Amino acid sequence: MTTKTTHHPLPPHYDPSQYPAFAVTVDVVVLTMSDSRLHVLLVRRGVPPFEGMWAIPGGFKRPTETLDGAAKRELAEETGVDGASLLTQFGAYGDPGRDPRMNVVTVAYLAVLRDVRGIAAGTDAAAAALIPVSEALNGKIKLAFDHAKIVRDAVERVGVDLDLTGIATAFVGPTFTFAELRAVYEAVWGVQLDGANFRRSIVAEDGWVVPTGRRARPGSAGGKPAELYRAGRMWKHGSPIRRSQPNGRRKGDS
Amino acid sequence: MTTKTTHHPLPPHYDPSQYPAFAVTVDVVVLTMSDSRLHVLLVRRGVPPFEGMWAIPGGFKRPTETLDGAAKRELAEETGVDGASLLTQFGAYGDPGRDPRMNVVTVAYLAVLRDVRGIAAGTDAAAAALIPVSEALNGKIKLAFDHAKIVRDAVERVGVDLDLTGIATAFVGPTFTFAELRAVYEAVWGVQLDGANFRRSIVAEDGWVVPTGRRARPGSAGGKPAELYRAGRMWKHGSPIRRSQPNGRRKGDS
DNA sequence: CCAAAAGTGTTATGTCTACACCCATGA
DNA sequence: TCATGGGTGTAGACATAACACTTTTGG
Repeated sequence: MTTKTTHHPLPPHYDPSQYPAFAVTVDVVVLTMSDSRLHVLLVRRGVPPFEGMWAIPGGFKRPTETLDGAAKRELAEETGVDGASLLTQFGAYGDPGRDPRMNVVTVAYLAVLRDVRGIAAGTDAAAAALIPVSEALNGKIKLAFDHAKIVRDAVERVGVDLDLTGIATAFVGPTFTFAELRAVYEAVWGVQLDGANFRRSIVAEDGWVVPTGRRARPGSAGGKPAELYRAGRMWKHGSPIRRSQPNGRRKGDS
Repeated sequence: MTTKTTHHPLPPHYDPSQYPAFAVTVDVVVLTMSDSRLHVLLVRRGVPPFEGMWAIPGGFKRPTETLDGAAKRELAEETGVDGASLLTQFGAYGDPGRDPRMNVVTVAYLAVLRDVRGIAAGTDAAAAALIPVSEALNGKIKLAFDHAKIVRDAVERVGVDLDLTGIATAFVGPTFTFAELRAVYEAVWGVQLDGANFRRSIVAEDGWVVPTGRRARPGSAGGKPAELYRAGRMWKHGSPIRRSQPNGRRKGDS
């Protein structure tokens, strides 16, 4: 290192124009459950660079708004959903060359929605689609910029938050069965969970889910109708669910 | 919402200059244990705005470097320490007006070092100091910009990471006693931990600490000499320490 | 010898896992 | 009535919290 740093306390004769200018964007990874699989909302690019490839929705931060505000605005504009309470900032990305045209630093947000099919179609049907996360991450569907990494990080974050926060209920709509809730954990963690123990671990979390008294209609295959619950007050940090999985067994193992 | 969003796929006739320009900085919250208390490295500002107030070290990101690289460079320049593996990005801050002079978005990093007194003095003795985190957060020492919030978020993040990662060993130097390690948890979490149970919970984490065979010299008050350990391979996600605290008792309670 | 700090043993209590078994439904 | 999924019971394995007790030092 040769140059002495300029501390944040800036030098007296400061001129903004002599410091490097960046564009700042917010990108929102919208995750949802569809068909018992985790999906991400993507838009198809119509212009270079990365023309024809899929990308996560996002846009420029305005100087007059906060980062959270920009993410909330973008989410509302893209999906019509006011999901402010579900927006979580999880990373910033600024590698040189990540946008070939200019210096862009993007701040990435995670939004969890319950099945969003209709909403996505509403904005720009041809350009927006729900893609299974597995296809976006295994390279089957190529993402523009560094968006594959951003999606990967978002999914990892959800996995942690399932354990630490009440984010799971954001996937499942106003009322839900334990089977639906369990499907979220199983899809994100890639494990099978024992239904009996899962139920108990959730019920034990005081005030997290509240029984409605109603029951869901069984599927065409029959079965006992499941009790319907709604989300209680979400917990904050410090009251984690304890994960309960059969010993190291993963979904798909024999 | 009236304006239709500009998707990240930019419009065809794109001109960078028509999008808002920001300065991008990285700020590094350097935490360390000193005198059994958690301390943060701060620098005193010599120029307006916030002249005379304390701030966390940081500087401008260069267009040719990554965010992680910028943080690593700043840390090296400020403290002389190459602590790349200990740098964790934990948040981005971009509220309008957070810097009164211009639009600045900062990406905040956490660095954990073992006692850094000499190092901090080495760079710019008069301007750098280790301040107890409690004083920086209770308003006794006022921080410039939104740095109080940034420090608060950093400390919260450390608390989570203590549980989830091997970050604790970063506080304590190449060899350490269980008492030293326990002091880290107690300081960050603000609790008292039972020494016997703490020892067992750490030893149970396979391969985390490795006995050196040597023993530390007792303090002037005597006592059995403590065994010295060194850090094993740090664990990754998924092998958390279970917290072990006496029932809800907090440090300072009678 | 006494106080202090480290480290080990022990026990009651709590939690987790696996799985048996009962319940309510569609076909 | 059978197959299917929902929900409860329970026993053994395991983890945790509290604290008594032993070890090894300084003074």
